[in-house]
Amino acid sequence: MPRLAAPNPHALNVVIQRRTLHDEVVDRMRDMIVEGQLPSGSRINESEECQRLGVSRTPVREAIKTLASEGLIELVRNKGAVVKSLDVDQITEMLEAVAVLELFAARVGVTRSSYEEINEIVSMHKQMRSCFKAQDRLPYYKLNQSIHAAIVALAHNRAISLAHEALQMQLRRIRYVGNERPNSWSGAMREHEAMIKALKKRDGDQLCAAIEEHLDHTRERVVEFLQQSATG
Amino acid sequence: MPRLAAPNPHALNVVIQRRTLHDEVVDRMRDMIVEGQLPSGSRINESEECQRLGVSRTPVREAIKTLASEGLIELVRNKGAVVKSLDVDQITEMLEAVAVLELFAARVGVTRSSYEEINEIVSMHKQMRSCFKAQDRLPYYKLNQSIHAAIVALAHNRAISLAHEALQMQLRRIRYVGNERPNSWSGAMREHEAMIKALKKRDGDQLCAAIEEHLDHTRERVVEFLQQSATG
DNA sequence: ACATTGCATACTGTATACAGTGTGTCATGA
DNA sequence: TCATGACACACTGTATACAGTATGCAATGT
Repeated sequence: MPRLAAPNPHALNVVIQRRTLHDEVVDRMRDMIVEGQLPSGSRINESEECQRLGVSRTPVREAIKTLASEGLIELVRNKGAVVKSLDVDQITEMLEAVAVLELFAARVGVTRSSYEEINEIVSMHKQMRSCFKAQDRLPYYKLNQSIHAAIVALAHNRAISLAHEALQMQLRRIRYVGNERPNSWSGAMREHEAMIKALKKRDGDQLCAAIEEHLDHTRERVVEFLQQSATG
Repeated sequence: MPRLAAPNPHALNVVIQRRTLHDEVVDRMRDMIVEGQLPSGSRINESEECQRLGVSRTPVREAIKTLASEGLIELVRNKGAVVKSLDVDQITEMLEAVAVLELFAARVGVTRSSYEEINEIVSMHKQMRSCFKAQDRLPYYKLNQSIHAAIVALAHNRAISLAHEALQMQLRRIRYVGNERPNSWSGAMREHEAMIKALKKRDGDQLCAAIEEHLDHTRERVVEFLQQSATG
């Protein structure tokens, strides 16, 4: 969440941050998978990870179990963990699931949410627009994710937010690399403008239409990118 | 899945079943949580579980990490694992999420599914009806779960099925104990009849209406049960 | 009597040791 | 040439040992 201040290690009267190695390793390995440093289909060698992270096998193994439960890796008996690879069908299905959740959240969110919540989204949108103008991919991408999460959060339903988050986590792997060419990027930006316009008005129908259009186009962009990288 | 034959240990030409202790322990502990043997809010003592299951701490700890990722337990640093407790709000939210998924699946499922798939559901329904007549709670309950899962499966979307399954897993804890009194039970049975009738006709509108009514009533029954057990 | 400190204890967090399994390689024989 | 079997190696699966932390209780001082 962008509004959270970065933790200042020198701040006074702040409890000392202590995390378990397990949490640390989970985060690090998740990032490595999402960023493609551990590519799809590759086997994870436990001792190698131990060396890389400078810890023993125990926290690494526990982290592997967590990531398996999150659906990022697969466990094969006596062979270890393999980074799960996603085919176009699975990704299409995930995007459909994301759409189901976002559309429902948008539908009920316009009546359940406060002015402040919507305002927060509008503000993120403005930031994102600046990033687009500056062609600043990474912060644009992160704001984009936050906006979608925030729209889902309007429904005030943690179960739905959680499911949405889990799906986005998986999809991040696909979308992380700059997979949007300039013209499709500006298309996405325009679609977001329409969403925000409807959101400000709390117009559920219009918002759903805008989101549906945006997610349809997103799917097309992603599938096109995948087929392109598969053939080329 | 009821249609899967029970594994016959003496069957020929069947691969020898071998599971890791991890998987075994996950299943056992999950069952213990679902069945209330490990009640909400209780702390899990690792060595105790080791003794109970006759294994070392390693597989138990790894299982705990998995169950935490599934949302059944919470991890507290240097204190261990606590069985997560669910309040009425959270349960209501989960039921809403279940409804979102089932309704979408029903809507698209009537056009995406084969005759065999629907027939399979009808057959499960008939079995369930017999269980109802015999007042056989446990098999009724299991068939009920399978039917809802099968309806979701009609959408041919694994991401949606997975999310639905995760939610049902959590909710099983609440519904496991016989929380339905006779009159509400027969109500649920009637609602199922309406669902099946619409499903046979592949009538999406009617199916959604029937599911919505059923889930609304389910929510009422569950909430009523929870408040009753909280006050009494 | 009450607060504070030190200590014992029980449990979790982490590392390491040991056992079991899969896999590739090389030799042997048909 | 190819199939088969023995063996070594690497890696996972499991157990156990060690370190660190929280917590309750008793001793001490005011």
